Amino acid sequence: MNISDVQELADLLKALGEVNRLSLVCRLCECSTPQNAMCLCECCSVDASGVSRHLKMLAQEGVVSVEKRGRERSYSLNRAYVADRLRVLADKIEMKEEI
Amino acid sequence: MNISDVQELADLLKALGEVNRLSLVCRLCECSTPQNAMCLCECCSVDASGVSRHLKMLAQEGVVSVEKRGRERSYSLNRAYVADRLRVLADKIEMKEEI
DNA sequence: TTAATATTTGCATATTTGCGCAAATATAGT
DNA sequence: ACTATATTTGCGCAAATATGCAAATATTAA
Repeated sequence: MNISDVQELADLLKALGEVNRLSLVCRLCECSTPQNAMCLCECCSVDASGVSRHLKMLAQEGVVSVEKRGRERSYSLNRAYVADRLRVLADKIEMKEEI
Repeated sequence: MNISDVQELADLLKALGEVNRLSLVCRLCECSTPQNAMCLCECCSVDASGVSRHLKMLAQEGVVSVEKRGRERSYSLNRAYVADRLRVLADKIEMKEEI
C-alpha cells in the first residue's frame, strides 16, 4: 500500500470518524430508499447547514451518492464501495492478503 | 446501534483516519513481531514525540497493545479487534445484520 | 555514578474542524 | 410575480488537533 493509497483510505476513515457523520451513515444504512437532507437532520444534533456540509463531505469521499429531485437532494449510501474499503483494510490487518 | 456505540465506533475510525497514524498501523500490519517506537518513526513524517502521541492514541482506542521492554515499548497491532470492528460496520452497511 | 538511549510531556503555535446564524440560491406551487 | 420549502454558502468563533522543540523521565550499559 503506497502513500497516496494510505492518504485516500485515511480520508475515507476520517469522513466516517465523526459522530454526526457516522450517525447519518447509520441512518442511511437503514433506509431502502434515498433520503433527503431535511429527513436526515433528525438523526443528528446539527442544524440543516451542518447536515448539508457533512453530507457534502461524505459525497466527496464517495460514501454517499446524491440525486437532484426538484428542490430536494436525495442521498443514498454507496454500500458496496464503503463496505469493500472497510473489508480491504480488515483483510490487510488480518494479513489475509499479500504484503 | 445506539448513540454511545456510534460514538465509540467513530472514535476508532477517527483514530485510524489520520494519515500518519494509519501509516503506523499499516507498518505494524506487516510486522510479525512487536516493534518499538523508534523503529516505527521511519514510516511516518513526524518526530519521535509525535509518534509517541499517535501510538498513545492508538493504544487508547485499542488499536495497538503496548508492552514495556526495558527502556523500549513494543507495540503490536490488535488485529482481531480492529478487523472485527471494521467488518461489523461493513456488514451493517451492506445490511448483513438485523436493524 | 555517569553517559547513552528510548520515550513522554509541557509548551507554543499553526491549522483544521464543527458549529450556528443569517443571507443567498434553487426550485416548486399558487 | 410572490411565497414557501430545501439546501448551500459566507462568516466568525471556539474547540480540537497535529506538530516540533526542549526538557523531563526511565532504564540500560559502562
